[in-house]
Amino acid sequence: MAGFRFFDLNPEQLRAATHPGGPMLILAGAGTGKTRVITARVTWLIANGVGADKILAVTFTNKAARELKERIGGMVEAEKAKLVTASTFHSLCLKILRRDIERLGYKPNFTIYDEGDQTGLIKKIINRTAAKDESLDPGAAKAGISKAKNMGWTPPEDDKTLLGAVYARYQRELKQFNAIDFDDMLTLSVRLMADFPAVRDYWREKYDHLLVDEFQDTNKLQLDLVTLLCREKRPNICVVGDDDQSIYGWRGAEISNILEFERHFPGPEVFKLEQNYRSTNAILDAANRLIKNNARRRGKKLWSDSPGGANVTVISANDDLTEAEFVANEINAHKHSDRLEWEHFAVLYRMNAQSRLIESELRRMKIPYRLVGGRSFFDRREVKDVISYLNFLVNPKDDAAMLRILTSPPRGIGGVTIENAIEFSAKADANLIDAMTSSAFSETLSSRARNAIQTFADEMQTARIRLMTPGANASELVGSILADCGYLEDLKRSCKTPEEALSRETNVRELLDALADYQTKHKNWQGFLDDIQLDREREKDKEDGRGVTLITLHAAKGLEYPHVYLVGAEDGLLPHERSKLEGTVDEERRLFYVGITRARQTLTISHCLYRTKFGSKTTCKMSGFLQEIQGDNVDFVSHAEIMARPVEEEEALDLFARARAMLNEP
DNA sequence: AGGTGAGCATTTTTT
DNA sequence: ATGCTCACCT
Repeated sequence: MAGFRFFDLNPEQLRAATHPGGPMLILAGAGTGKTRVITARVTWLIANGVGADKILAVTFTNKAARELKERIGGMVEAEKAKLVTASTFHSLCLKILRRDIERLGYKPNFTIYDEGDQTGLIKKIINRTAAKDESLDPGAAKAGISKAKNMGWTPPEDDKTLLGAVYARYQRELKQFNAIDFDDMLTLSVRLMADFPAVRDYWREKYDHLLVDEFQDTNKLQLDLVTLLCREKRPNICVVGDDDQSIYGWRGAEISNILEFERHFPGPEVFKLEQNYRSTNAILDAANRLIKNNARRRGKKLWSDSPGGANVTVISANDDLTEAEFVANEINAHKHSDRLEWEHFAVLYRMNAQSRLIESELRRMKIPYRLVGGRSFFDRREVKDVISYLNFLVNPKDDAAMLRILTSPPRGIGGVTIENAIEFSAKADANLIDAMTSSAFSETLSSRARNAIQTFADEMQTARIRLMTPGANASELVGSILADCGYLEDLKRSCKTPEEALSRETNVRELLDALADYQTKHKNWQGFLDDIQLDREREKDKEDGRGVTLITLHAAKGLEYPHVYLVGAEDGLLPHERSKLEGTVDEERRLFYVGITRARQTLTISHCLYRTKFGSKTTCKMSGFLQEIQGDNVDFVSHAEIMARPVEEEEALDLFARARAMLNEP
């Protein structure tokens, strides 16, 4: 047990970390040292003779997987630590699929459709499938299909409903394009393991101990997958999670997976981590009072050794602008009076739209901030274009990618031609590129269109051959392809300002650099596309950027900040109007709970009397949740009262800072 | 083939 | 308010 200090753990943590095996459930409240226990458990297992390569830890995010690996690396010898598998559900599935997907009739060079590709495909299918008097919202269809997949429903044979018909056709076309969507990663992995004992046994025998993090967020398929990975009657499965932090029900997460864990894995040992190492008791009290209003929960009460700390403050501001001003002022004053760093502050909100006003106030006061969750880079048109070029070159069946690049740059192939080609390909049951270049289709075209198509097809085929040559420098090659086909020129031309052109060019450059980087590290480049779809590449540059954090409540889960401002605690926003309609107010309460428990030292919650929604001013009621957190260590004050507070020493500094900030204004 | 303007909807988003 | 889609125009 060299190098492992058990005295870091409290008794319950220690009990969990050193439990010999069998099913176990670790209920880990917010800030109770969950990762530490997982790390300790892995270390303990290895110290007690379990092969490091026999341990599989599954997480939801790449960040969590990376952190886990790092922390295990800090506890175990390097060679052993490397052998532990810590991976996300989706990257595990990708490994399963890349190995055996041919058994399901896909080729192993399949591409992964992102949300945009999915919506695009669904839209086209609806257009082609719906009768004149029918209509279906593509977003709703996508959600419906996703739900169906996650419930384990296969497309219906008889196309009774439009949605059913669209689902069936969507799935058929995906396969034809040799593409899978995010849900397929799970459905297909589960199907592979369920239908092919050889595949199942391969993965079963690979691991002796399974750890699943954030178990409250698993959906049906993820539970199925985990179950399939278990071989014994009393499997060594250790799940960690917190039912009170289940906030992804709308995405298919089944809170029952954790609430009814005993049903899925009988006779587990249950551990409850309730000692919190993060927040003051004032904050924990508020959180406990709130969450006990939820009926369906396993029941937990967070407590802390540390002193009570400052009271939680609830502010009522007149309107959303005042609220933003208040938060910016308060952060500024607090930072200067207590000599804090901007990084110590975070502003949490329900909807991304709420960040706007806060941002502009922070900008006005010259306070640096970082906005979390903006998926800007990979959503840029030019970045998607280049990725589509890569995807199409790797997988010529990828119709979505082809459609994207077919018109950028313009190649003299018009909308009518493309529509006809799509129709033709559907009838001929062939891929778009094959359909378009087939002689049967060519005959219907003008010679100009025919030549344009042929040129495109030849160009791409040449590029493909060059790219697939072993040892090819992918980044350089793609760069020259983009230049040769006129893409770069067209990109520049389509920009309104020189700055825009420069920024788009830089983005392309950055992507190509990332590709080159990947190739040097991995000696191949095909995996680059997987990484991009799995977000791994995206996250790399997320860490940088200093300043006050602006983040949604959802995205804030798992993070912590010394000083938290939770804005917009109003009825209709938190709980969100839609959740009241859908009867998921409990989940909103958990969301609020997650927000509260992010704070280490101070928590300030605000709500407005008026808020501008969709362009017009509306009256706002305070969130019902605010009544629930009431107690001696929660102060309710109006914004006006704060402004009229007697000037004490601390406040004097506040005023000074405020005055200085005002002088800084332009 | 691409640009423009009216009309429309508007949560959260680990992969 | 704002961004996005679709239809219509040049």
